[in-house]
Amino acid sequence: MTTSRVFSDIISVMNKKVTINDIAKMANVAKSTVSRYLNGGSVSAQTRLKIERIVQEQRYTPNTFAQSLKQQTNHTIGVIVPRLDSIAQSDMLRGLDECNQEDTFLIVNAYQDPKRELAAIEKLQSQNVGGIILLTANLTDEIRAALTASPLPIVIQGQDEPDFHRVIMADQHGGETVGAYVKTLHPKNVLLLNVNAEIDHAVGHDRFMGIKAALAQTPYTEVMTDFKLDTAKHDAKKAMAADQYDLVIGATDRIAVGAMQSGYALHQKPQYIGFGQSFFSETVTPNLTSFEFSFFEAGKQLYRLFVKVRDESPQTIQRVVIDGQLVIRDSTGPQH
Amino acid sequence: MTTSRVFSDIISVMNKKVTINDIAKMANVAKSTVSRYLNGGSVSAQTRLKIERIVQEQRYTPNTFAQSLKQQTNHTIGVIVPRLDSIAQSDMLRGLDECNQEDTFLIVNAYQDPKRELAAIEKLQSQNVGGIILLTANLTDEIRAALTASPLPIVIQGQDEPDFHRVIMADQHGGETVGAYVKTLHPKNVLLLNVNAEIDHAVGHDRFMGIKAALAQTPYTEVMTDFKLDTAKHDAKKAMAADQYDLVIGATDRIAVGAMQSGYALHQKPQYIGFGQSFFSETVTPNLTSFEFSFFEAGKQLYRLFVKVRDESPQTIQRVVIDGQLVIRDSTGPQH
DNA sequence: TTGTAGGCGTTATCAT
DNA sequence: ATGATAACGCCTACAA
Repeated sequence: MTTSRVFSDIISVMNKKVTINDIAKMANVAKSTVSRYLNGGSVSAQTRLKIERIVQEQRYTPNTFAQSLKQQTNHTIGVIVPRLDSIAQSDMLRGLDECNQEDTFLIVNAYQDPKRELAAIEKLQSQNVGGIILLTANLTDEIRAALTASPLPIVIQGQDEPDFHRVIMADQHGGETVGAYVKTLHPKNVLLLNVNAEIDHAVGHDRFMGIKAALAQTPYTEVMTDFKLDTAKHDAKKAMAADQYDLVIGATDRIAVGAMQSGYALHQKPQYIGFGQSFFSETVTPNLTSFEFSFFEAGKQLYRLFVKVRDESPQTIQRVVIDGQLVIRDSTGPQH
Repeated sequence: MTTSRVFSDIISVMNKKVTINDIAKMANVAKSTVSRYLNGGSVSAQTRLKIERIVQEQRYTPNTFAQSLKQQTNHTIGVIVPRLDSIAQSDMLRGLDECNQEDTFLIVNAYQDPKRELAAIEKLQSQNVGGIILLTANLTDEIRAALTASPLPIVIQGQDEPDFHRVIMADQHGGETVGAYVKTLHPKNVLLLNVNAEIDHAVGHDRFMGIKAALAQTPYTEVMTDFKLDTAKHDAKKAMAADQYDLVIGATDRIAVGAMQSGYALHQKPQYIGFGQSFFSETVTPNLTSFEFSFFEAGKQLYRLFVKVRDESPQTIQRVVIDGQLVIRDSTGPQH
């Protein structure tokens, strides 16, 4: 009777997932012993071997739900990204992956929509993630409040928000570097294609500070556009039709490429400079000069910072800055 | 004593997560009553109101781990993608999102590496996801075996694998359409930049069948390259330096763009055709003629198919084909 | 309609 | 070193 009961248990296991209890029965030990074995507790060499064999045979893996339930925390990190169709973002995710030891990422696309971003934060919390990494171009007050209210470890990227642990790109330094380079080009009339600082302060404001300072002695026009290729193309065309420019600086590579398209259509050949790190720069003709940030590195730092925040709960706000470098290509080359 | 115990419980809750038990105490009912309320069981209007108020006040959300543990299944779907820096993939993910009612996606990047793909499958299983959606360019025998062995609902996309529920793109039809169009261009000498069918059968084989058939009367050269821009550029340059072509067909937009770069460098101006749906086509100059698949639609169908497989366990293998359309742009335009 | 009790798989405490 | 037992939060017979 007892034997057949155990036997049927073992049989019935075949199609379900084998549990710590099954292992215990098969090894004729208590489940707590198995648990200790699994977690590096003290077990005699003899039983260790016995259990080890069975665990391997049965391909046992612990039930993560039970673990999380018990431990009151888990190793799933919610990652909210503003968009997925962007090299910058996917490089950053690759960086997260790269450093990751044991966490799994729950990636949520916010589609550049603050409402969705907020919804994502709430949904992630209701799903009991162990923490949140938020990549963002813009923090609304609602989102700030939600982040502040959350008991979870949270790290953000993209904006230099003083209240949150964060990793940011050296936008200001990038602008200064580009500014210095621009001076060596001696442009006569410059078109700046920027985005509103309300939408993305790091880009719209920080990135352009140094550029504008460098253009103190040079005539320039600033036109506000947005991150979309079509919009940039349209806005650039309007501006370039109205006046003649010999240098166009886009807030992002994408915007610069939009301008290139317009320049091509208008048979104009100004020089172009972009920002970011995309294959854009090398797929367009001429290849685009660009200030490139290492988003991959940013991702790595982001993960490290998150782990630090989660495991050490630092009392002071952490801030990590990722630098970049100017890569000069044909679009500011001699033939222009 | 009892009062203060309850009181301290309520206080202590402030920083933790409120549970069904807390709600029950506050409402002076049993936790099973609260559970019934939450799951639409029978509760008197009176207690329903009482509980409702408290649940809302406390912003109670159930602990998903406890739920999953109890229910032995959960609403997390593992999605394995070959890469993230691709419009095709992110459009597909957007399609998944679009249809999604209540599932959450655990997105795993396999970085186009079969080993990682296999590892991802195993890891997802050990994390007890409720199913797997596999976007893939290539199924190894090991992966086939892992999929077959899995008890989970699984749907794949990308390859026309007869043993698995799948959503595929109409690569063959796309090739035929392009073939028919190519005939109208009356090219003298065509360069086909393809990828090895071993790496991606749907692309390397299916996609080019129709094209080659259409070129029966036309001289053409087939060069094998890979999906990377740099490789394509390199291989195209070699081929285009060795012979003169008036039409170049790339297995993907990216490959076609690589060829464009080489053509530009060599001062050649053939016509170009690509495959896929990317902003490539509209960022390069000239804009690229391309056979475009709706990956967004594919994502939607993929989710629907998955849900069907999960909820209805169909006995016959399901197969969904997503069509595309030829979009003619400047790269095959009159000025060439 | 409501409450009691048991169990999902795991870990931790406490005896033995 | 080992095993019995309770607990994590939830759901669900079953009883009242």
